[in-house]
Amino acid sequence: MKLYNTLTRDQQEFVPQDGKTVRMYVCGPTVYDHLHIGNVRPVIVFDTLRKYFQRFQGWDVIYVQNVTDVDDKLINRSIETGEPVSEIAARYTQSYFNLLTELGVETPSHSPRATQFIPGMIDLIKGLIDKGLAYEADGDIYYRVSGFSEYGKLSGRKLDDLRVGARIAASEKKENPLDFTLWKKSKPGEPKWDSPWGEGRPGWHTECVVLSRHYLGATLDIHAGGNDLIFPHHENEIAQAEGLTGKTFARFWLHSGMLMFHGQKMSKSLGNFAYAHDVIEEFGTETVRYFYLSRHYRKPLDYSTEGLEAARVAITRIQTLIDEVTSELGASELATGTGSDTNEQGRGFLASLQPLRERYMAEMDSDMNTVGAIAAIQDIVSETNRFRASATGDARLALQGAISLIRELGYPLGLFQKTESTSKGIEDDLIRLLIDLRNELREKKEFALSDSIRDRLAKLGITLKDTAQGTIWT
RNA sequence: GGCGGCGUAGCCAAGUGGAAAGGCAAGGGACUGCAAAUCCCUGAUUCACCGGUUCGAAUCCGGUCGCCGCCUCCA
Repeated sequence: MKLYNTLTRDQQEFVPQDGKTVRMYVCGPTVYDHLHIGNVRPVIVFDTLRKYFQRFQGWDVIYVQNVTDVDDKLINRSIETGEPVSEIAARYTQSYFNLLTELGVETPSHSPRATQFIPGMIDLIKGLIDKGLAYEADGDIYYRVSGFSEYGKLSGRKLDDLRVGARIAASEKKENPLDFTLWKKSKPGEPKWDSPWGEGRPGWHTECVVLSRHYLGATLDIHAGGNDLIFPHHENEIAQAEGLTGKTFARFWLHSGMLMFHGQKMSKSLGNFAYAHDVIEEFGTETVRYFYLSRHYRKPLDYSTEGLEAARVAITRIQTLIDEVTSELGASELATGTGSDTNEQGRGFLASLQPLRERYMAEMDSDMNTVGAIAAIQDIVSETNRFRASATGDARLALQGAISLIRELGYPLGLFQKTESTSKGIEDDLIRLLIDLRNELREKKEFALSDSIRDRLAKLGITLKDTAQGTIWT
């Protein structure tokens, strides 16, 4: 499949370096607060990519996502509230894991905390000093940008340009204003660790280099995150990792676009944000995922409740098909059914869906075009509804196969995976009983009473629909 | 100032050299006791604007306008 690589600024054929296991690192959150809904975009987008790799490409994936539990934001919050950094971090780390579950995200293979890898970071810094790529100044350690000739290759920047437009506060300790902090001398009361340079804490994302190398080796297949991390964050990671090892740090750099709010990037500092858990509570996981995946992952996406409502409506059409077929054919068969018991007409219908499955894959293979992939699913839904409107007898068993296909294609997207039936044993039987009674009344044209049954069931959340195949309920 | 991106029907949104996907909304029709669901039909001579290249451009090149991101923590 092809993926757009920020490093080369074009789409390239992607295959894992060993041909079967994708080594993938996605930048995780700093746990000083709950995630806002914009933070969630890369989480969903790259979870989808991972699942597509696993389910449709046949590759294993080692998926690593860090948790940054020591940095300025945490320390500032600690100073504001008086609560220890470790307690704040623990609370929001839990919040983050809860969010992953709510979003239907597959658990990362590893979720290392930065503070678990301080010795490794110290080793990294030592190595950089030995290579002449870092220097000490009054207890701080800085990376010497001028020592890495390829600095700027990811973000397309040149050192000279950066120098001219630099808004970076000049520090008298730095040789060059662009040099960035690898190790920071701790002030009283701040979290600190012993090091050869005195007590301090890690600086500019030495953690990502150390953590990724620990779990994935020197060369990652994919390093991913939001596109606001391209510079300086990811540029600085390359400088550290490649400066030290001389090996390619990541073969593919993938970046998701920003979530916008009324034309501006959603961010905590602007205050134009909504907490992810609140949005999920209001709209549900599938709607949120559909909302994101109905726009190409690299483009900016406007957040709006109207957009989320539209996503909800779009999903409803597909979910209605699934629910109605489930009700007609029975939930138990549907969970595992492939429609193999159908007749020739039904088999012909299922065969006619295969080109759409191929189209779905072609779209996903093209830089994960989930928008086109969803269009393919919508076409399957249309075809299935058309078939459903005319087919009779055993041909209808093929509907099971169509639903299975929709579920299969929905898997990477995190859509249509609910398997639990709306029915529950005796409850199902009682509803069937009411339906039978109501249909007897309808035959006698006692519509006032039959409509009353339908209305009263509706108030209980049970919808009755009279079809050519009989009454179904959802 | 440097680097990068966006502008496609009423709305959302794919497509990036060879007949403008998909969804929503709107109108008409079918089915139905009613309802719900579904099906059929109706949409851009046109892709911000102006030039150019080409047999052919929404797609390539040049320019203009508007909007946004990064260059400071940031998904």
